[in-house]
Order: sequence, then C-alpha cells, then structure tokens
Amino acid sequence: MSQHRHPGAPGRAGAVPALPDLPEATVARLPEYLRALHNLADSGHETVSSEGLSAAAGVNSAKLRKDLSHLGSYGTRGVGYDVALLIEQIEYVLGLTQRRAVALVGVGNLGHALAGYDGFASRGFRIAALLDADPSRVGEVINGLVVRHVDDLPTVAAEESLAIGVIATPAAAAQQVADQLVAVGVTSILNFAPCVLSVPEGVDVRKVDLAIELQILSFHEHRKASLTALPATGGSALTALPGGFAATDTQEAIGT
Amino acid sequence: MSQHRHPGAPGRAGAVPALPDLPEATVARLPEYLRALHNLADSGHETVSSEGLSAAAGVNSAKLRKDLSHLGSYGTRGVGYDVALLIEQIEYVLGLTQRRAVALVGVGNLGHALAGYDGFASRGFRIAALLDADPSRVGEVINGLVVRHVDDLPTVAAEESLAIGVIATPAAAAQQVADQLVAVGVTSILNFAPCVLSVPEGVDVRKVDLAIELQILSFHEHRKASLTALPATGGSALTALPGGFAATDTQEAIGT
DNA sequence: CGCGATTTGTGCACGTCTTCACAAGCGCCT
DNA sequence: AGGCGCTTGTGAAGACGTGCACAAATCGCG
Repeated sequence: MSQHRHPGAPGRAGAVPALPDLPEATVARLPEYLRALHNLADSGHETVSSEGLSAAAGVNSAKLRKDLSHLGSYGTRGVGYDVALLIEQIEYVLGLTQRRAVALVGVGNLGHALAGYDGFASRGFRIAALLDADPSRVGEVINGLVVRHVDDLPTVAAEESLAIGVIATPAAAAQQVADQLVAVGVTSILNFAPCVLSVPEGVDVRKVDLAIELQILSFHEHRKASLTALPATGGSALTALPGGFAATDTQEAIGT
Repeated sequence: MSQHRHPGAPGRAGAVPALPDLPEATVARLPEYLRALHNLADSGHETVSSEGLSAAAGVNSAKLRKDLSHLGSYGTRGVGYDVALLIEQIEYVLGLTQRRAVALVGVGNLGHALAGYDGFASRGFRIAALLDADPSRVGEVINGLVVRHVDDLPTVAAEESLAIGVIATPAAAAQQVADQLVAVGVTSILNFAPCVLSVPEGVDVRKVDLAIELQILSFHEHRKASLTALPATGGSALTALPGGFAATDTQEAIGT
C-alpha cells in the first residue's frame, strides 16, 4: 500500500477526503464486517484479529485482510484491529456518518413490514416518508408515519434531502414509481418488485427478489436429490464432487 | 456442444437425468430469465431472440446465450428460442416441476409479510407451515394458515416433505431455529436474520439482509457525492472514471 | 435450388475475485 | 536489549465470470 488515508479523516464531518475506489465485492462485504464489529464492541472486545472477525462475519480471513487493506485501514501486527476505530472507518467509507433519509413507496404487505423494520433505524437510515398510489391507503398511520400520496413526492423531496428510494409496489407500478423517484432527484433505488427497472445513467438500482432466492435454493435441492439418487452408478460425466458446489453468496457448512 | 439433454427429460416426472453442473452465476440468473419468459408467454410470444430476452431480463445477450448453452438448451439459429420449451427446461433445471413446501419460522413484522406474499405461490412454492416461538402468537391465523409452535417442527415435518426453511426471526433466535430446521431434515435455508448461521455440511444457506442492501447503496451515494464535490481539482489519484463503477448485482443505467 | 438475412453457440482474451503463502512489523517476556 | 511468537499486509497464481467477434446453422424468398 502506498499513501495512507489521513488518520483524522473519519472524524471530520463535511470534509471529503477522496474515497478509495473499492472493488464491488469488497463493498458488499463491508456491511457484514460492520455488523460483526458492533456485536464485538457490545460484548466488550476492544481489539479483534482478522481470524476472529472473519469467523464472526463468515468469510475467509485472507479475504477480510485484503478487504480492509483496500480502505487503508490501521491494524496492528501482532495484535489485530482496534474495534472502535474500524467501526468508525467502515461507517465513514459507507457514508453512514450522516443518517440518510429513505422514501418508501408501496405500503402493501411487504411495505408495511419494511416500515416497521427496526434494522433500518438501527443501521444508519431513517424512513422519511411513506407513499402509496392507492388513495384509500393515504392517511393511514404506520409506525408513527402518515402515508402520503405518491404524487406528493416533489413536496416530500423539498422538505427532506432524499437520496434513496425503496420500491415495494407490485411489478406493474414499479417502473412508473422509479421514474417519479428519479424525477425528484433520488439517485439510489432498492427495488423489491420482480421486474427490471430502466433508469438514467448515474442512478444505482439494487434488486431484492424473495422468490428468486427460493428458486436458487430449489436448484440446489434438485441437485442434491439427483446426486443421492444415483449412489455412484450413473455412467454420465457426473462424478461425486466431494465438497461440490461452493456458492458465491451462499455459505455452506461453516464448522463451529 | 457435445451430448444433448434427452429431449423428453423435462416432461418425465420422477426421472433424474443427471443435471449439468451450472456455474453459480448462471443459476442466479435463471430465475430472472424465467420471469421474463413468463411475461413473454403471457403477451403471446411464441419465440424470442437472445437479444429480446436479454433485454427483458436486463443482461447482456452474449451472457444469456452462454447461460442457456450451459443447460444444453434448444434454440434455433436464425429464429430464436421457443418460449414454452425454454420455460419448461428452466423450470426443470431449477427443480420447480414439483411445488416445494416451505416452512416459515418467525411471524413478526417481516414474517407476516412473507406469509402473505403472492410471489411464493405463483412461482413454484407453497408455504406449508407457519411457526413461531412466542406462545401468544401460536394459534393466530394468517392468510388461512394457523401459526404453530416452533417445537412442533418434527410433527410438521412428518406431515409434509419439508426441504426449505425460511427464517424471519430476530437475530438472537436464528441459530437455534436453524438447528431445529436442520434436525428435521431441512437442507436449504433462506435467512432474513442479520447474523451468520453455522450449519452442517450439505445444508445450503442463503442470506437476505435488507439493511445491507441499503448500506451498499449508501456507499455509492457517498461516492457520487465525493466525486461531484471535487469537479476535477483534487490532486489525488482519483480521476473522473467515466462510466465508473459497474456493479456485480447492480444494474446501472439501462437505456430504454 | 441456391443465396442472403438472421441468430445461435462458442473460442478467446480480458478483467475481477479468491486463496495461498510468506515477509515485515509489533509487543511481550526474559 | 534481544529474541520469540503472533498477526497484518501483500505478491503471485489460479479460478471464475464477462464480453467480443465470428463461424455454423437455419429459414424464407426469388
């Protein structure tokens, strides 16, 4: 590693000291590390080794060290990482030093649950507005927030600085909602509707599809079934595969 | 391509004609293709080109063709893919020819929403049981199903052939529930609790963490902000990055 | 019957991610 | 002060995933 990140950086609010450009795979793991670190801090640990933290986060320790090295982090050889410092660093990189306002559109089954989900508040986000297109839902109070009509988005955006929108509508409505969100300046969207959104350049979309996750599991079930069905007989080019299919996002068989 | 899949395979129930071992990245995209194909079928299309299908699924067309070639699929050069046949093939590979029974543990905020989610039923799954550890919740009827106590799992498993479990409990309870699921023979788990599960070998775990998704978006927000903050000034090794960070799971800027 | 338009299937090169293995650095104990 | 054990940070190699570009195959039409 060449130039170190300025040590004081995370503490200073408002300053923008040039984020390192992290590999996307690393970014996706940082929140996991952060959660594990908070657990460690709560249980009184002041330092943690890469071995310990990687176990708590469910990843390889070398991977963890490389990830942390990307953000120029300060571990101490022979000792480990300072838990509090690392939390501060990761929260800074993830942009969690400011609590971000999120607009949630679609207060159906899933939207209701999201509106009441503690995890958002406890991890750096604040639901700033609940919106729905159905007039009969407008005015309903959920978790202390009044549901407003989705056409009020411009008003909401004027009150708050919205950067992130969550879409929890049926698929048919999702694209239109996305357009409305983009129109009021939202540049990041989390989409729970089972459809592809098209958005202008510079807007990030992440998708979560619950049924897809199950279908992926179903594939592995099917595969396991077909493997046990033929003990070692089948003449196909399908031999045992001992540790078999290690998946990208899937943890399989983590020993205790 | 060498050996073709036996043409009749998908139709024959019970037969297990040796699944090809697909790259995990391909498996993760198949459900997306499947959804797009169902849409196409509903709107009357009988065939579709790789170009058309890839646009509907939001991926590169070469990637789509390679994915489909892995499962030995039958496209016709000069014409495209037969929509109905492709649906049949993908559903077969994903193991969706039988409707799989799913046990849902944890009927809190999120569990409630999942219990009522149509997407499961419409895409090959059936919620076979709702379970919770809280006695005051047991007996409640949600969407036509009675909530049973989690300790009844052995009974439930005896009634139904459970292969997939969904955990929607608080993090503190998740590991214990996972153990109970594994004990009754569940070999695939979808975990919504923000924690790492340890399970014996041969059990697949997939994790969905809503807050993590937001934190990843937050990073990109932070990054975008830091880029626009320094127009082209900063002396750092951080130059413009035109099309910048193309993400793995993230779709950015798909033109219409 | 042959030709051109079209679209699939895939070889190849490139970039990204993962993992091993080890040198460099730090603290503690004697 | 010096040495020893532990842990980080990283070079290098390999596995994996992606996308271009083109040959092979099919259909329709003259």
